[in-house]
Amino acid sequence: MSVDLELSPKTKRAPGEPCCEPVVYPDVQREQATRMAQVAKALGDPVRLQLVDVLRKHAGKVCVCELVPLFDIAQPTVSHHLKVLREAGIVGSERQGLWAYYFVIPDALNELAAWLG
Amino acid sequence: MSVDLELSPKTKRAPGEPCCEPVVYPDVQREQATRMAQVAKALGDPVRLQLVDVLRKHAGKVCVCELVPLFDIAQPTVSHHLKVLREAGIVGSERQGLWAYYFVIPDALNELAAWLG
DNA sequence: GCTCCAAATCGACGCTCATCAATCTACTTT
DNA sequence: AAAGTAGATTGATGAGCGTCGATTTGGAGC
Repeated sequence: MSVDLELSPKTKRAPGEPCCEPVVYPDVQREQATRMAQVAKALGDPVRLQLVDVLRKHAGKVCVCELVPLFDIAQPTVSHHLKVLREAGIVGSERQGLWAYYFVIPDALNELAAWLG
Repeated sequence: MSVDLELSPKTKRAPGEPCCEPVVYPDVQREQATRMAQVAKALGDPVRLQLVDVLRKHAGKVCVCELVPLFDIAQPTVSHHLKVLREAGIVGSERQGLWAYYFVIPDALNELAAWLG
């Protein structure tokens, strides 16, 4: 009986030993991954993605009253989606009298975009 | 009483009339938005994002047994996340004997990456 | 004052998600 | 054939999500 365990490419190894030596590790650490996943999650709904698309193409602020009729969903639902985007740091809002205006926050998508390559 | 409605920038308008003329429209249509949101949603979890990160950096196939010990979650959970990524078209898998190897599908993230700019 | 309006919030509904322990499947080794 | 192993599947649980109708909030106009 030899002492060297001879971790062969098949299954010969000490019991409880992992089947492979882990040789891969994520370059993106948990904290960064959590941050990017949060942004990705916020974009993970067709309505929110289209909302961001409209706001991005428009560079300036856009009134909510223009956003609501673009979708076949009720006004509170649009409000909810805008809140999700705001809490993810993707958009900002500003009130002027009765109206509320939304806009994309510059560079908010940069980290994710850079990672996607 | 004048007949012209005079849609002023404030609230003077005919009842039932929208507050603003909708002048913005999404460039990204619903179908494309749904497709991209599906990918974004799959990336909207820190574990899945790190899984993709590992697989992307590795260009080749990676054994599941190397992926499991990278996270503090049970093996069935890793399996579940890999399944989600596979169903989103982001990764592919291949079995060789006892082991399963996963790899990123080239160009799977291109559409979303291009949109993010 | 009161009324009207845009937008946000609330409360509830069904559905989906992340997670785990237990089990199952398919393969390898003895 | 029997035992062992990697990975997938199942079933359950608790949390979260998308949606809506109803209500509330805070201005604007009469």
